[in-house]
Amino acid sequence: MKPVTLKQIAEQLNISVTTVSKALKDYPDISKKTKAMVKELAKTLNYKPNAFAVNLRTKESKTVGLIIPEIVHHFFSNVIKGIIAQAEKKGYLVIILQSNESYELEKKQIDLLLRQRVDGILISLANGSAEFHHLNEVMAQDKPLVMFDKIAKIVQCSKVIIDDRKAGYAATQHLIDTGCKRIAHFRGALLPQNSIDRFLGYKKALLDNNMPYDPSIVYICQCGDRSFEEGRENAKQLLMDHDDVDGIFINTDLVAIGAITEFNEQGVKIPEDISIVGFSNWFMSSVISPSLTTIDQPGYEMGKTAFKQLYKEIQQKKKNKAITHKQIVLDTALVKRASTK
Amino acid sequence: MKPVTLKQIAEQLNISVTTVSKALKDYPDISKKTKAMVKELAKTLNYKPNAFAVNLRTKESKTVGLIIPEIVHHFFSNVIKGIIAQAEKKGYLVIILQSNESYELEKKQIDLLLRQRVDGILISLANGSAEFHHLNEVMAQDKPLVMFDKIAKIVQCSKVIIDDRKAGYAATQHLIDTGCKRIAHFRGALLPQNSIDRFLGYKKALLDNNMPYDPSIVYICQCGDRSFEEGRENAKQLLMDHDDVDGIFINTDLVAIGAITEFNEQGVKIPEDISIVGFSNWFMSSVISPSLTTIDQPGYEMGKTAFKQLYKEIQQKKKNKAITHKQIVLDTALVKRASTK
DNA sequence: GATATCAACGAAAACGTTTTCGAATTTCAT
DNA sequence: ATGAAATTCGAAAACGTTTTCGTTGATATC
Repeated sequence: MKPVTLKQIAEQLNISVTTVSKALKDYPDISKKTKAMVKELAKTLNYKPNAFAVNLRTKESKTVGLIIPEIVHHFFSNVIKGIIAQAEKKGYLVIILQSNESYELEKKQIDLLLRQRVDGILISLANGSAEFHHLNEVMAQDKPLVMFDKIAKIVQCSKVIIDDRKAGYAATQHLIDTGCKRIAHFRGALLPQNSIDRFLGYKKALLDNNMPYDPSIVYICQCGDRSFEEGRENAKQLLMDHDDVDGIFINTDLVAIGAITEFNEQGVKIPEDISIVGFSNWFMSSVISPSLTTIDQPGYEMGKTAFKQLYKEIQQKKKNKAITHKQIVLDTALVKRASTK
Repeated sequence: MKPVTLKQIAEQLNISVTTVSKALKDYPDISKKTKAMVKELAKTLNYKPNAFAVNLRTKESKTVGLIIPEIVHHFFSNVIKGIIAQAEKKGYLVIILQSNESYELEKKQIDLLLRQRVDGILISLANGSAEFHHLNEVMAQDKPLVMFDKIAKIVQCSKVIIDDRKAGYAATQHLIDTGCKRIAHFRGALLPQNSIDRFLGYKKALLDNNMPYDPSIVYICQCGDRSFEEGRENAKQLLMDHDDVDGIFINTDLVAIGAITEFNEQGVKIPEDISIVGFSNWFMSSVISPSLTTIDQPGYEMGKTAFKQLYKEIQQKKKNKAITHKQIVLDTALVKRASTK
């Protein structure tokens, strides 16, 4: 019933706990005979080292924490998948927490993970996070921390991101290239860096093409649970207030799909009357009608890369080397579909 | 730099480690004065109990394991969300592993979790799992185990499921009620209980309505990565082989969406020429054109319930009570949309 | 035959808690 | 003053590993 311990194995074989432990770990100062004996009994008794004791002794748990704003989300679930896959390769387990876009929760969860003494932390910030003391606490305990996607520039740690500004520029430029003359933007919430950068990319593309920037056709979405509804509402509002708009760059696919739904219902033709570019390349975007032109954001890759960097830092720390921070920028790609000409 | 310990607090206050520990946990045999003193210093030193030591001592980690076939999946990610939310309420953390529908991986992961000595395990089986020795090992160590969604009837543990047979019946009956005369079925893989049950529900509905059961219009999908493509391929095949079919009950929404896409492209009118009912109610199904009639499967609820049951069993075990297994069946609902008349 | 080398093993400390049990001190009634 | 009872604290064991540093014989070297 009770899990078998080194002690039990030692007693059965009339040797010491030390020898058993060393034998199982192939220490060179144990004879082949003893090793074979120990390993055989360990197998028949189905011995599994007590992780609690190992953790206490070695001060590491081979476990990392992951905090993410939302799990039911095409992009983030791909990130999770990438992280877990890479972690498994390195023998690490992943504890996942969902911040629900709440700064308060995020703070609590960081504390939880520190108490749990995970070997490192991966985080994509909640939209509401404007203060970063909780993250600095992680750094203060010199526990490796890697931020991805939604980052805070000010925090001194490694980051894995895309070039949102460039991508926003490309999306807008595509609308311009396909003949749009008046381009609106449905941007994300005010705080997160990536929605800021996408907006800046949009603005820059306009200016570079000698098109006026008009803040009255920039709409804000919180991009939380209500993304789809926000898309519909903004589309409706846009039709009422600015029916001369012939193109929209939208901060995220789900909002774009809400907008498309609204336009479809109101008989607004896409892309003839209005062109739309989304962001993220959710699977859904390829099957909706019309299919959505969007920016492909490599979620799986991002997760994989983020864990790799975290792992590297964990190793550095184990060797008492200084941790070197890195900022990694992944490529995005414009995926042209039917919602633009 | 190094995390502060009870010992350090004790030394600073010139009291014993015992007293510090008791003070922090509000033991009745410590004076108010001492408690206040200890708690204050603990706070200023930012003391966090070493989870490794606590785990070793208490033999529990307040952590559970979750094995799931696929993370990038609308239904499963909702389940995960439900589990994590409920776990957090009870102060538990969740380690997530993805089996990738592979029996071999699933086995390894169970072993990993047992080595980690999680307090309990939640699992939805891989399609390939036909043998359950790995699960019985969990039971043998009398570690609480709860299966959900894709279960094995033969394993003696608690289960949280929907009545797939009833739901399959309802889906088929709806097609019949809306005038379909020849109804095909795109079923799931052969092994998992839920695809069997959905198929049996389909069959029973036909028989109850005096309609012939024709195995040649039952197509099989593996429902893995290629679900969407499988839907398209099966739809294409169906058009070639059985153009008299006027309704299909499809094992899962993603396959159904593949089929819809194919029908749309070939100019087959839905629901006029052919009606379609899916399964799961992915968000996508409400925005595709035509929107998909489907069975709503309560993922979040299922996750929540599964964790609740696991938690109950963990408590029972802590009190050395016998663990009582339970089978919980959640309700589904037919969501009528535009893909049926 | 004395010394050095080597192979094989074990004793013991340490990791940081929790909890039992007893000791010391104080309070209170008599 | 005496004893009983309550209050407050601490010593020590335990959880199961890992690892350092010895110790013991055996073998090799001169």
